[in-house]
Amino acid sequence: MYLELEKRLAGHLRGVLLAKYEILLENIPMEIPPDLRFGELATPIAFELAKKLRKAPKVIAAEIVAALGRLEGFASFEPAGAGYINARLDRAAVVGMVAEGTGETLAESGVHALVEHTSINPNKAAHIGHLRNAILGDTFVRLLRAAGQHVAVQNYIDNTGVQVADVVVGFMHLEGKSLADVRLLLDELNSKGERIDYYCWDLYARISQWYEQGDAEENATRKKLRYATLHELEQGGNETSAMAELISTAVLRRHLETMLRLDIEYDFLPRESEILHLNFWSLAFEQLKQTGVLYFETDGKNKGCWVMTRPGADVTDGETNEDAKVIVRSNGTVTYVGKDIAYHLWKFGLLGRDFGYLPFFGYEDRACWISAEKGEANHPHFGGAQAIYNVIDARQSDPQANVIQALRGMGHISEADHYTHFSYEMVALTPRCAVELGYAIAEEDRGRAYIEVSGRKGFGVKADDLIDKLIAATRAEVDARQTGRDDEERQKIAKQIAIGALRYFMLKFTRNSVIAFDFKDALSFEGETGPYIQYAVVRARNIFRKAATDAEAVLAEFAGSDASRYLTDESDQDIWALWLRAGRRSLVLEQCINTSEPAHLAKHAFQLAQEFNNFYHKHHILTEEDAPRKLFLLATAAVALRELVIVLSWLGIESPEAM
RNA sequence: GCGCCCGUAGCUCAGCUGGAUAGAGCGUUUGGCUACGAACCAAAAGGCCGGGAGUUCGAAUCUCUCCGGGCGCACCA
Repeated sequence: MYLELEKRLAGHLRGVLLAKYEILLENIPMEIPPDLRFGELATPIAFELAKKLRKAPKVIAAEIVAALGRLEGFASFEPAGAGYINARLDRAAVVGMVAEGTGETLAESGVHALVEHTSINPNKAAHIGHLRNAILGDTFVRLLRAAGQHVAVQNYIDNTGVQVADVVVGFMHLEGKSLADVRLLLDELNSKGERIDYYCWDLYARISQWYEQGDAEENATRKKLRYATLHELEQGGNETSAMAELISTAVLRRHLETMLRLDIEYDFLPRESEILHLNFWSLAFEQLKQTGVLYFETDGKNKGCWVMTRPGADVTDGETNEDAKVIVRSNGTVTYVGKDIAYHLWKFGLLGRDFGYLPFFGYEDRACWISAEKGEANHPHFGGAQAIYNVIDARQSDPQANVIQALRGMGHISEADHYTHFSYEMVALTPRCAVELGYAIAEEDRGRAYIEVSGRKGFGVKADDLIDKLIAATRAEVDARQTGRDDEERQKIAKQIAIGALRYFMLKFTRNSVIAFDFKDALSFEGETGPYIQYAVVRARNIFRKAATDAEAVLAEFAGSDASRYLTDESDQDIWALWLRAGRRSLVLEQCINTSEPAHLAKHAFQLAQEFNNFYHKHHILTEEDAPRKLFLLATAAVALRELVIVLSWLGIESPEAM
């Protein structure tokens, strides 16, 4: 409703301004006033015009108001304050629009977007930082789809990196295991219901320490071993790479299982091993050379390398650019950014080569595919996106900027413009939380607001541990309340609430605020939390259950009735506010997409729930004796319920039947 | 040294393209379960929006500067 009326008023204003002042404005600023006393929609446009027209904003506002006439959906316009133009909406019309959901469904946009998120190195268990990444990414996918875009979801797997080599070194040299031994270990863990990613978490921490434990000579040997292993791994076709493949695939499966607990699914898992073995780089290298983005350095510290100019760098002609980014080392090998450029050319369909594809992981109604050197003949199509979103933490903004710079330099301007580094800040632990987990923390860290997690040190909160803990906590609550339900039902409810709490927790912070993680906050189910919103849904559902009807039936019966008489009293303004809030869904969605910020939607859901709870408390529906008013109150609950359920689903949060 | 991010109530955070009296949650104090479920609602206290300057009719928001905190700036991956 809001989005629709906002556009309608902006269009109308544009016409009026053109006719009256011969001014054509592309953008008419619109805002929702801070208080209903100022109406429901306002524009400060007169302030902007004041200079141009050399008149007081107040005068302009009055003139515009006089020229506005009547507009469908609006009751009146008035100049206010120092020059605002306030609009009062036609309450009956608004109620009708919100009840029907007019203007809330966005049309198919035809845009093919690609969102990449999660991308956990397959050498250890997922931790809370990865949860933030995946939840942000998955929620954004839901938002893009709600906005009518076609979205493919990718989870990039760096299976040939040094992190994987490290656990391989751990298995081979710390534990003396062969490929067959590792296979046995996997079976054994599997039969005991234990997690390989947890096993690797510890092993990775041990091996990282091991590299630094010995004397200088020993450590040098160990580092050599590390890079020899990495080299074998990149080469492929040997026992080392087979072990890496075995481990990384097993850990990857665990990550997919962990994310599935949060309702997060992927379409395609491109792996670094295929980018390597299918020689994506050689094609990219040719293009980079041809377009002059890369040049061969003949002097200075980067002598013998192929380098590119960094974004924003100030290059003086003829001088050696010491600050250039090395893409191909003097020994001929390509850096990470180089491979990433090749990969991103593929994402936009500009590389001229494709992955092979194999089905890898089964979801309820479809499969998740993985890259392969030789894939199946029949496979879905990936890559070739018009817009891409890379959900990667803020620490990686430099390399991301390099890739964008390369695309731009190659002349792929539109692609560079539609490349979004969906950046977010890390999840760190509060010192108190670290102590609670039994970690010894350094004296200097004690006074800090937060301490960064580190996989290398094995320092952090594992995703599955947190989820388990949340479910245990919600289960205890459900057990206390739902005595009439059986075990299976209770567990289902407990899970829904736990996941709701977790997803909301990760989404309520805006992207560039560091989350200082604390169990006390994360395990809270009161106040601004997922369960608070879910509880509002349950309350609304109970009304319809008790009334032996449902929201759709109520809205069908309500359709066409004039509700404006229930919205005029001072005491009914909170109901009016609730209807208005219920009509903001698409407006908030648009805002979230424009700013790549799902937190706005989380806030919207909470405010809606808050206003509903207030309404619920103040107006007792089922005992209402005036039948038309009762129907109106039921319709109010119905739109609130409908909106809450939809918005929660966009946040990836289920709406329980009871809790 | 260069770049990016952050600094708003005791704590954790919102505050959309600059707009009307700066808002939530938690915590504290107080009141409300014989009415649709109290994982709830209501009320109170709590703020020089880090400091300063500037732009503007108007600044928490934009610019500059200083202070405090974080993260990046490899031929590592």
